[in-house]
Amino acid sequence: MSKKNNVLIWFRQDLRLSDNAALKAAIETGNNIIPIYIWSLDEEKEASLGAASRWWLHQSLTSLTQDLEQLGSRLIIRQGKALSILCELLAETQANAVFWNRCYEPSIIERDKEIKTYLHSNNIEAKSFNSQLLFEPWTVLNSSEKPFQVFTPFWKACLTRSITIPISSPKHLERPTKWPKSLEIKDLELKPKINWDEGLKKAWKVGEKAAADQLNNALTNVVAGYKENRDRPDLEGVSKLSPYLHFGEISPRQIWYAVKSKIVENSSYQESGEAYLRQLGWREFAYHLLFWFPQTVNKPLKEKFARFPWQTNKESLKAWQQGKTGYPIVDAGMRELWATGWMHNRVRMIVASFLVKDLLISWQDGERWFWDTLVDADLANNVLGWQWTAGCGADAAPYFRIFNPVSQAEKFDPEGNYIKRWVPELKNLSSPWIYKPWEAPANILEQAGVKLGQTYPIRIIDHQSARVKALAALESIK
DNA sequence: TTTTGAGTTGTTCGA
DNA sequence: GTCGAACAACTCAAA
Repeated sequence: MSKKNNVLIWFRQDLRLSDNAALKAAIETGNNIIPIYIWSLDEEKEASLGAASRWWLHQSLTSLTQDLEQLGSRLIIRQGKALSILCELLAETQANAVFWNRCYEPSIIERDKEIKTYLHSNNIEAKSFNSQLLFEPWTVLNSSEKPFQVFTPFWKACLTRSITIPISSPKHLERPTKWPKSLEIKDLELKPKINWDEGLKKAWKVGEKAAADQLNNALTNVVAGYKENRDRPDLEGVSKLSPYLHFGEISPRQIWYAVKSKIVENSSYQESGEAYLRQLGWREFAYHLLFWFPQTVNKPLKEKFARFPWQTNKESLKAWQQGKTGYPIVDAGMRELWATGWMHNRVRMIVASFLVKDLLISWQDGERWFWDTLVDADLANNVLGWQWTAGCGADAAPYFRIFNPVSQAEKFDPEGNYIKRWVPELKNLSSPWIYKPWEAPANILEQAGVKLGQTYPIRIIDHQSARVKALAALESIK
C-alpha cells in the first residue's frame, strides 16, 4: 500500500464543513486532510476584525474544532503571516498541496495572489475555490462588458445564471499519521479582556449547526411574512443570518436552495421568498462593487463627495455611539448594537442617516464604529451600506432622501415596543410622545417618570434645521 | 445609434 | 387627514 500524501485545507471565512468546495476538492485527492486556521492579525488590515467579530470568531473556531473532531480530525491553529505559516506547515507535514475558498477583500486578494504564485514556484499545488458567493464578481457584466452600478439590472443578469447545488458534509476525514502542533483557541486572545460580552452570549448561538437552525427557524417563521415584516424591528421579521454568512458558517447557495424549495412546496411563499432572496442579491452586489471598485473601502465612489464638508464633532459622535442622542429610535438602535452586536437593517438606515445627514459626521466614522461593534461586520456590506446612506455610493439614495427619525419610528415601530425594549427609561411614555419626548407636555413626562436632561438626554440637534443644513452641504458639492 | 424610462429602503409641501 | 408632485444626476437596458 502506497503512503498517502498530506494536503492542507486552509479555513478562512468559510468556517463550515458542508458546501465547502475547497474541502470537497481536498477530500477528492484521496490524501490525508490537515485542516488549518491562521490568525493573521497585522496582515489583513482592511479586514482585521473588530471586537465583536473577534468574540464571534472565538466561538466559531470552537464549534468548527468540535465538528472536525466528530469526523476524527482536528483544527490546527497558528498565528502569524499567512505565507510564513503555510511554509512552516508544509515543511512540517510534508504536504504537497494547499486548498482554500476565496475571500474578496482587496488586501486579501492581493495577499492570496502572492501566496499562490510563491507556492506554485515551489512546486506546491495551491488551489482556490468559490464557496462564499453565488456568482464570481468578474463573471457578471453588462452588455458593454463593464461592471453593473445599478442593482436591479445586476440582479436581473444574475437571475439568468445557474447556481451551483450545495455539497453535503463529509462523513469522515482521513487523518495524517502525525499531527502538527497547534495553538489553543484561547491563545489567540479573541475574547474581550473585560466582561462586556454577556449580551452577545445571550443573543447568539454560534457555529455551523446554529446557522442551520437559524435558517430553519427563518424558513418556518420569517420568510413567508418577509415582505410585510422585514422593516419592523419590533417583530421577528428578518432571518438574522448575516453573521453566519460573514463567517461562512452557512453559504449563500444553501440559503438559496432552501428558500427555493420552500417556494416550490408552497406557491404562496413565492413573493416573500423572492423578496428575501433579493437580499442575498444585495450581498452579491456589495461584493461585486468592492471587487471592481476597491478604492471604495475608504473613498467615496462618487468623487465629488471627496469635497463634502464633513464635520468633526467628538461629542456628537460619542452621543451617537452611546445611544444618547435624545432621538429614541436612534438611541434604541445604537443600544441594541452595543448589547447584541447586531442591529435591525431598517434601524441601521435610520441611525446612519442621522449620523451622516443630521450630524454631518463622515460615513467613514460610522463605518468604523459598525466595524468594531457588529458581529456581522463585513467589509463589502458595511461599505456599500454606508456609502448608500451617505449618497456617495453606487445606486445611492438620492441626496434629498433624509430620514426623519420621528416619522420613521412612528411608521416602523408603531407600538413603540422596540424603543421601550432598548430605551427602558421611556417605557411609560405612550404614542406619540415616545417618538419625540421633547414635545411631550410637562405633566405627561412627569407621569412617565421622564426628566429630560436627567433620566433621558435632551436631543442633541433639531432635525428640521439639520435637514436644511444637510441640503445646503449637498448643494455645495454639486 | 439614439432615445427613453426606470431605478431597495423618503420627506415635505400644497391642494 | 390624504394625495400627488417635486426633489438630481446618472447608469443601464430595451425600444
